[in-house]
Amino acid sequence: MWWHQHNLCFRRPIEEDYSSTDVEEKVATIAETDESAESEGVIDSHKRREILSRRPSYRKILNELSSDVPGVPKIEEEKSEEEGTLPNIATMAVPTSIYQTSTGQYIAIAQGGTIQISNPGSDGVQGLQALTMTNSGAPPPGATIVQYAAQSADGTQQFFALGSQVVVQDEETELAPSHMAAATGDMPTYQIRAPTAALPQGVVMAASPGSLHSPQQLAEEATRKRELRLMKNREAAKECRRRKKEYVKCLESRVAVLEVQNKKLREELETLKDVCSPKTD
DNA sequence: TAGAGTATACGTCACCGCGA
DNA sequence: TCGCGGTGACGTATACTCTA
Repeated sequence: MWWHQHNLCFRRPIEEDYSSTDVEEKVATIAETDESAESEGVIDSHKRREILSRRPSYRKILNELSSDVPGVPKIEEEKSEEEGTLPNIATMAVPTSIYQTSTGQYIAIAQGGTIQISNPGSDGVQGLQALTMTNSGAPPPGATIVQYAAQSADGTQQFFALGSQVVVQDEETELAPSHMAAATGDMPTYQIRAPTAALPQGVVMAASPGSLHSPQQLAEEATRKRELRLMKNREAAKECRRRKKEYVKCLESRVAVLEVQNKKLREELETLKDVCSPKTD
């Protein structure tokens, strides 16, 4: 209920958005600031945009608040513990390589050997699945995920993805992502192969931008960049919402503190009035 | 109990500010 | 100047509650 009301608030005109959510308005009133002054009069869209752009992040606002008001916690630069435990891609060790299979799946390989696979589509990393590692033999046909063989016959690491594709640790770098080959000299490189084929049929995205030639490769690179941007923005939006909730919670707590202060000051004022005023009989 | 209404969360786009 | 992160706005999905 509460959050929905705020959602609605945020969809009001921008000059209201920034000064007149319930909590913010209350704080502004109690603290007797002039933050709501901008709501008066008609503000054109350009000015609205200017106002919008001037608004600092929740982290900045809250940290400023916390410096003003003891007891208001700061928003940590790092992710909170609960977020840190979430199995999303943002928690992976870096450097991380991301591959896309011919079936559209994304395979992320972290330096520590952590492997995560996400399904294609709008879900993005929501489809991330942890890799189950075993030392058993051949991959089952059409297996969802995945088996991991510590060493295959030729001494390379293999693990098997959807559609019976195989990701193979490779000594050669020609199919490795460019950033991996360039930046991590001692990191293993990988190929995505059909398990029985000699040629790496499954490889659809292993070339560096500099080596792209065909329009198809350029399109694939553009698609990959877009997916990466969307994935990052997805995570950023989650983090932003988390900070927003924290920010609003802190405003609420500040309201409570200021209300108590206000009450005490009023009581003190009444007491002083009683003391100072001459008694009339 | 089906449908409407509500609450909450998410993904995406557009835009802006900031730092390299 | 460019790339990236932060965030408002918007649309959508899902779960829950209420009511006829």
